[in-house]
Amino acid sequence: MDLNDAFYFVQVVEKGGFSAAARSLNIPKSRLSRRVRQLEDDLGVRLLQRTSRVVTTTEVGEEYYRHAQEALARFETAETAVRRKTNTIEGTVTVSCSVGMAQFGLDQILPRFLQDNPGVTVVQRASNQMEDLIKGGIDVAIRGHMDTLPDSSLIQVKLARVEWHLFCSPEYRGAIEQSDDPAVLADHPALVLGRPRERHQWLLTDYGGQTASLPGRVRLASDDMSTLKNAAAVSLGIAALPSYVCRQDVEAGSLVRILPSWTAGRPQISLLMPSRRGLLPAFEAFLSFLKQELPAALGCDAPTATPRRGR
Amino acid sequence: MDLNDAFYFVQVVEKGGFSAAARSLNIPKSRLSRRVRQLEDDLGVRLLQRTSRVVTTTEVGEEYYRHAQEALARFETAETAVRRKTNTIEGTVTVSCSVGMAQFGLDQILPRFLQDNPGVTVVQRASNQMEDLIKGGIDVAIRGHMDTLPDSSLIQVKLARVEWHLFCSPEYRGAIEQSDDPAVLADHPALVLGRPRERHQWLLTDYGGQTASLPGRVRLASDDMSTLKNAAAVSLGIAALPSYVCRQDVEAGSLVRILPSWTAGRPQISLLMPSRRGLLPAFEAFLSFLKQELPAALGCDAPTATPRRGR
DNA sequence: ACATATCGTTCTATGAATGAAACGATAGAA
DNA sequence: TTCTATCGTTTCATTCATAGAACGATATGT
Repeated sequence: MDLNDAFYFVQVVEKGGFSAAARSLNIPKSRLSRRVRQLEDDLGVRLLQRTSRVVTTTEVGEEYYRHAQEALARFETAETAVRRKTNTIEGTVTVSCSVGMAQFGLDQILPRFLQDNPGVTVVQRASNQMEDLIKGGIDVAIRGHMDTLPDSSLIQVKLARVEWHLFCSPEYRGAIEQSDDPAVLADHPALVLGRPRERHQWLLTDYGGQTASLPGRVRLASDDMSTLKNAAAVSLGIAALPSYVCRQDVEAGSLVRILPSWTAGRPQISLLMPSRRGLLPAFEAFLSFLKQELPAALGCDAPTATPRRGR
Repeated sequence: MDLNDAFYFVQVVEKGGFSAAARSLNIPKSRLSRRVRQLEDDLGVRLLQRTSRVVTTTEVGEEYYRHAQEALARFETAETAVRRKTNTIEGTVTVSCSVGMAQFGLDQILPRFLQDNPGVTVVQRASNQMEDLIKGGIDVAIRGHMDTLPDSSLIQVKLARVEWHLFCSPEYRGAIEQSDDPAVLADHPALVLGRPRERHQWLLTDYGGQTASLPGRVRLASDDMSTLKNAAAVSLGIAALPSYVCRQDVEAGSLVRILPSWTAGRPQISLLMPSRRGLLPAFEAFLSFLKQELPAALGCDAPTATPRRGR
């Protein structure tokens, strides 16, 4: 059963003949003749009676026409629905990111995107675990990573490099020796992201490229950056966190950066998405919005690299 | 836009993957892969997100699926409707015949057919003019003809040969000379079927094969056999009519046959139909019923010839 | 009557869709 | 880890549907 044959049949009926239908569809009438005959053979019944001048539907043909016509109208609807979504900026975009990115990165820019694109719904899935994009129906993930990501089948787009710094409360800093030498801060109480290892230590780099390691006593380990930040603000110890997470607290004076010539890492922020083909305008709008706005929101004014094709 | 691609897509969605759908449809999965991709290209949007393990629908894919699924259900309905009609004896059969055939031939057998086939509706179009079968949506015409029919594109099936005889009322016969010689009846009042010519004459044949012509004065010309028969019964003159038209009147004694060794023609009764391919069971039932019953109803117990293909 | 236009069907070289196998990727088992 | 099964995609020789012209059959115009 070839569904296209039904379409051809309906066209012949509606245009009142093979030649008329062929002209209207811009296809040779030999095709119509063959396909309609094929349909009749498949159904085992004659749908049209023809002379060289007149074509009329048989009783069964009439009935088949009615149903097939409705079916085709449905397909029309299906296609129109898709075309509308592909021509207007509307639909749902699902974005996955870490809780920290949600709270201190997207938080600042998402409202603007939603105001600019009233037809778009954004579903944010904030999680500190990396999810399977395809299983989870996620359109794009925003992820930070130190070294190059494993070469999965996902598309990767580099957005920005952010810096991690060491932070503590002004009071805490007042109680310790002022120095730019990491060694003097060894074995201070550490507020650590993620699960801690036996011997915790931060790996530091200075702007000349020199590296140093700073061991600490883990007092609090959490997946949540906000929790660590607050712990540091109440002088529980030292935390290494992305600069954008602590910016407001630094400006407000509740946190201070220590060892300011050292960074605790410069992870790459990248977008991950399943495919680049056949994207909705809504999604493309979201993508270009992220590329343009997120680096600034994270405090790095320019993307550091050009997109790269994965796979 | 290939409608089959939509079908393949729906199958992949419903079976939850390309391989599963391929197995269920008994087609290679390469086809599914290519056709679904083609559909996506046609629509300009991605409908499925795939890894090598999982397939999920995108937001647009989901919407397209819903509509397409309904459309396909409609096609299902269309096909089922046809299959039902082609598997059960039901539907409408439109038959064209002369008024005489309707009144004195079909009249006797049609009720039995309708009783035997409760699902069938018969539409009778009794007319003394030959209609265009295809324009008129007529399934089969019953026609009498003297010589071979013009070789149209219609199928012709010979049913029976009937005889035309000369009839008049008993009173009329009582008033004329008893003889088996046509010449003695020359120029009697004639009751003639159809439009009369200037000089009317009947062409007679006896059973030995001899021919004779019998001129008459036209008193009444009509398309309607019944009218002529009644005119003869009230002694208005002589009518040449098919024997089956007058049989009941002869048995009742209101008409008598004259020149009983001569016939006024032995026309062939044939069925004409547009096509022999893809016939409904209802129609085939009607056809075989006619072939079996009509000759007897017309007073000729056996069909005189085998079917012949037209065109 | 004849020429002309148009109808639906048929014929045949050609080009696109097809299926089987190979392929790379991924997930669970050993 | 390595092995194996299965996923969806790709490749390439083969088959099959297609386009365009020719055809027979009607109508219509002159």
